[in-house]
Amino acid sequence: MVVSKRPSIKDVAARAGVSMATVSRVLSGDYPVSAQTRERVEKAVRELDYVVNAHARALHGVTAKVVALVVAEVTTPFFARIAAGVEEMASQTHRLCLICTTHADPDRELEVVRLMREQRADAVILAGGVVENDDYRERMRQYAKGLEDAGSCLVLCARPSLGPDFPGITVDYENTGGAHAAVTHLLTAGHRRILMIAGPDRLTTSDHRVTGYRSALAGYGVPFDPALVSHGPWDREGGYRRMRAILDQGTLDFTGIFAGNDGVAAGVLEALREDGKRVPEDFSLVGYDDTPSARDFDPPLTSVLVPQEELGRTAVKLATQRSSGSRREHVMLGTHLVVRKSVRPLH
Amino acid sequence: MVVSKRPSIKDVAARAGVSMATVSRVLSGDYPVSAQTRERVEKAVRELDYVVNAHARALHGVTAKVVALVVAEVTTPFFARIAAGVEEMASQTHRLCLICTTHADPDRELEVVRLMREQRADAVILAGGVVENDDYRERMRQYAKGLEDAGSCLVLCARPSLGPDFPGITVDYENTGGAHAAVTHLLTAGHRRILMIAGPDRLTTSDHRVTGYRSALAGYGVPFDPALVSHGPWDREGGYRRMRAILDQGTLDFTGIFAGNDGVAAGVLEALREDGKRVPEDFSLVGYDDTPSARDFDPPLTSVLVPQEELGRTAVKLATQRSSGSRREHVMLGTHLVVRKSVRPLH
DNA sequence: CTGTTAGCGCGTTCAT
DNA sequence: ATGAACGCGCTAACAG
Repeated sequence: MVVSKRPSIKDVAARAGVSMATVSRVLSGDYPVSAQTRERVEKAVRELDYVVNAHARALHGVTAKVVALVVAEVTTPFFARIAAGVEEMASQTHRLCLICTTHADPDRELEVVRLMREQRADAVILAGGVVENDDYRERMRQYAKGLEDAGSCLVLCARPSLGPDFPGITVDYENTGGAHAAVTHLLTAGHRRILMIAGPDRLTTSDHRVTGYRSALAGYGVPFDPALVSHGPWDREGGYRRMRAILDQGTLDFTGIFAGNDGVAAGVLEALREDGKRVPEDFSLVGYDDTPSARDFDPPLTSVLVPQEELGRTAVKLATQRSSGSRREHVMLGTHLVVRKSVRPLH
Repeated sequence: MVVSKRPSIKDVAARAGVSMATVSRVLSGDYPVSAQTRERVEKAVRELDYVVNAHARALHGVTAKVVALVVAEVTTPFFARIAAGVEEMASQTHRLCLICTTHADPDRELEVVRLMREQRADAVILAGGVVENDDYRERMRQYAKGLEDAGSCLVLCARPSLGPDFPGITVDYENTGGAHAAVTHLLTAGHRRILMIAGPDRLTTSDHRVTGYRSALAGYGVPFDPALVSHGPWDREGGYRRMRAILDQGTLDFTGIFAGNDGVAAGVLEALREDGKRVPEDFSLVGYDDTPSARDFDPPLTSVLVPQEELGRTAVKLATQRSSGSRREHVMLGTHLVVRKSVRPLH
């Protein structure tokens, strides 16, 4: 079998009857070449269907720009929309967008970051909540330093900053503030016993939402009751299971429910419906993330809007603007409550 | 300012007091090296925080494998889930996953495919429906041929095959069949006047669903009424607007509605609700795609499940299994109706 | 086991 | 305006 090797610049040169250098000049464009030879070269390129080798080219610093997004997984809307923002800004600035998943495995994360360094990515964006222990902080510091040394840049996206001296960029959002607003909305409506179906304990994203929940309570002088907060998986299934259990137990007293995110809210709603409970007549419910589907809920779900795409866009923008002095920024994006029909005043 | 250039293999060799070749050997692993030198080299690597240059390495065929997914956009769940499948299978087979968007612009598409050739991607996956004109067919043929010549591979995903002699792979799904099943479901429930809020005219994905609609009608001996089919943008907004217009007009007679996809169904539902019409009491509704949010609809939406992630996974799998003989396959994945609560028998 | 040599495909000097 | 030669960082072939 004939393995038709792909043509190199040498083949083009031979066919056009010129030197490799000339071909290179025609291809890069920014150099005077006689119309005559240019035409000959272009013809040869066409006939051979030649494309330059990005790798060979990269050896001379003429590298195709690349930004890499690293997330635990891409299926959930939250990450999908961050990815969309990253991709959008990347292609706008003529960069390739590489997407990798770690499945929350630190080993895979390490592996992926190394891979991105090998690829000479301009920026590596780590997105999503984390358990912020010492091990994590040290790992991030290493990544950031390694990337910075290599002229690249680590971006922490949708997760907390690691301090002003952290050698990387952080793009976070008003997570606590959003939760505060959501719970205050319930409080304003007269609710005092507010259940919170939160995410996993110690996960920053979830913890900050609990913090906002508590501060809102405090703002109204409502004592915090730990029994009202449930930690667990924050997907639809997790919401359903925990709401189911609480209803079955039947001992908890509450009128408002704050779901850790919209997925949880969907599960909560399903469990409620099973028991013939109605929202907002029997219980008021608020979600978080303002997933596009929130408005299709029954009833349309009041939720906290997180600017996921903007987070992604900003991450790329900050990382790639070449003011190397500002490669240690910390940006905080706003959130706000989108009021729909799932909360009603308690009489 | 001191630009700390990243260390090369030469620096490592110097620091470890060995030759570059030796460093290369301990790095690649699969070669006998004395424990002693190995240790020295590893120490130097650590101290310098050295990582190989993937581009230089690629010049020797030792390339990090890459698959590229090219879609119009990544925000819609449909594409996000295909992307998830592609990413999953890519990382499983130790490949990088590159995601690019074209915004349905042929020029950008051409540009992106060329870029992928430059990057020496193992496979380029073009996903999503298209307007299948001669221009399109010719373009695909060119892409496929170019990619095949370069040892790579073009995959058409979630769109029709271009014939048995097409030099690429196709991974499509039973689009027409799914529509047939959906409409048959309505027919079985006694509905005869079935409105179809379809997608854009001439777009394969939408057209095939209309084809299924017609064949189901034919199967029941119900004459096709063109007035019942509306073409337009197939997002929530498009669904809302067109349903709104039809209701305002008030001249059309129907009891069942087949939405081109779940986004359209959401819009249809909203317009219906505005007028106090209820589903399924007043109208029966079926969607398409079985977006995760379909079950959160009011009522939970009966919809056609499209195995988006499986489409993505299969595309990568077929493209990367090295049986170069089978690089012209055509695979068709199944769809099926997920029955929920949005259809009821017509008395 | 290890060092030396030769290229991979390309851009970039230097000449011409 | 064009060509020859060198080197980017690395691996592979060949010696030792």
